[in-house]
Amino acid sequence: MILGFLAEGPMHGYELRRRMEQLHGYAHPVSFGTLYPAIARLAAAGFVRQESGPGTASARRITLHLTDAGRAELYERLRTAEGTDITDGQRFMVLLAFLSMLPDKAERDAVLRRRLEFLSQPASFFYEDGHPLKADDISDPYRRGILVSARATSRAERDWLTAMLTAGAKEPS
Amino acid sequence: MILGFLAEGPMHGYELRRRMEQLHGYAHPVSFGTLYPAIARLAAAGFVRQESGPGTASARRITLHLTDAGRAELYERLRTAEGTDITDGQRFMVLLAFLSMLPDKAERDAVLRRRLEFLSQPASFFYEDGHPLKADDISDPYRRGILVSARATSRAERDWLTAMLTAGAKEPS
DNA sequence: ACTAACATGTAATCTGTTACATGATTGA
DNA sequence: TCAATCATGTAACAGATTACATGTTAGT
Repeated sequence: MILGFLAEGPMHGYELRRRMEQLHGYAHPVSFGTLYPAIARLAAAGFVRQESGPGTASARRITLHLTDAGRAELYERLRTAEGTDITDGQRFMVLLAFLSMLPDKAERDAVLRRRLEFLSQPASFFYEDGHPLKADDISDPYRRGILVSARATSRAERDWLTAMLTAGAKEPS
Repeated sequence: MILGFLAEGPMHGYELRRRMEQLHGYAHPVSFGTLYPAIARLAAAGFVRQESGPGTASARRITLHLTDAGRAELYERLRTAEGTDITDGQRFMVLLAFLSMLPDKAERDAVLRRRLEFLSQPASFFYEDGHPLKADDISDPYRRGILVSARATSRAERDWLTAMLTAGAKEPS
């Protein structure tokens, strides 16, 4: 997320944090104790450059810039996304938010296809004797709610993914 | 999740792990390095009792039991759920999976209402100049997809929550 | 004057991830 | 006999959470 937002332009850590929380729908807070060490790690790796603004030692203002290496790293992470980056809805959503930055359409489509493939394999959340329970078999109303919501979610996303993959089939880049 | 599954009956850590991964829809792995320390913490707190099965020192078999204190703790966590437990979809789903165990219907309904309240406040994921962007205003097709999917998800869950809260209005317990 | 928002960090603690390590049981 | 699954853990490292700590700027 840090690399992605900085690819849109330089900004302060404080602004970065606001955007991160917005992208989560304010469902998850981003603390400074998480953010600043993360920025420091990216800076140490050479992906982010920290430019000191008009600041005193006590009240410093630092503008974060994405380096060329940082942009390359962003592309690489988008391209090679796998595992929980594909299967976990939250993580995939973060990926999607920056996927348009990946220049190669074939690579972007490949990411969408991996997600669609995962969503297409029939998944349940509750099992009995090894086989999945249908919504009708579940007596617990709350658990039935989980299945109902998950189905609607999966359906909506699969429809969108399918539309994306077919609609842009003939367009270049 | 550990307290919840053990409330259904005693089981091995290995079996616990399988159910945890199922509940995540296999979207997120649960490693033993996470699981066993977590069990050990719960055991140290007196919420879980570990009963040694027919095991040698090398190949031990341990059955996990929920203690009375553990059950009380489970109820308490369900009852007092707030913050990310309500706002984060993943966490709330885990809560829902065990919510029927909470004896008091009024308390169960209160949890549902907190979720409904969060989902009802208009949320976007992208902002410009401080105000939320509508789906039509977003040119990036991937980000538009995020909004479209999120809307369908929110709609489905809100419908279900509303139905749950009105349907059971007259029934006791 | 005061409050809220802007702005950046550190320290202690807790939790999660990954790799390592061992051994039993069941079915092909 | 060989592989997969069952079964339980530890150690090193990375990352997240919470509380602490400081100071500025803009609006009421």
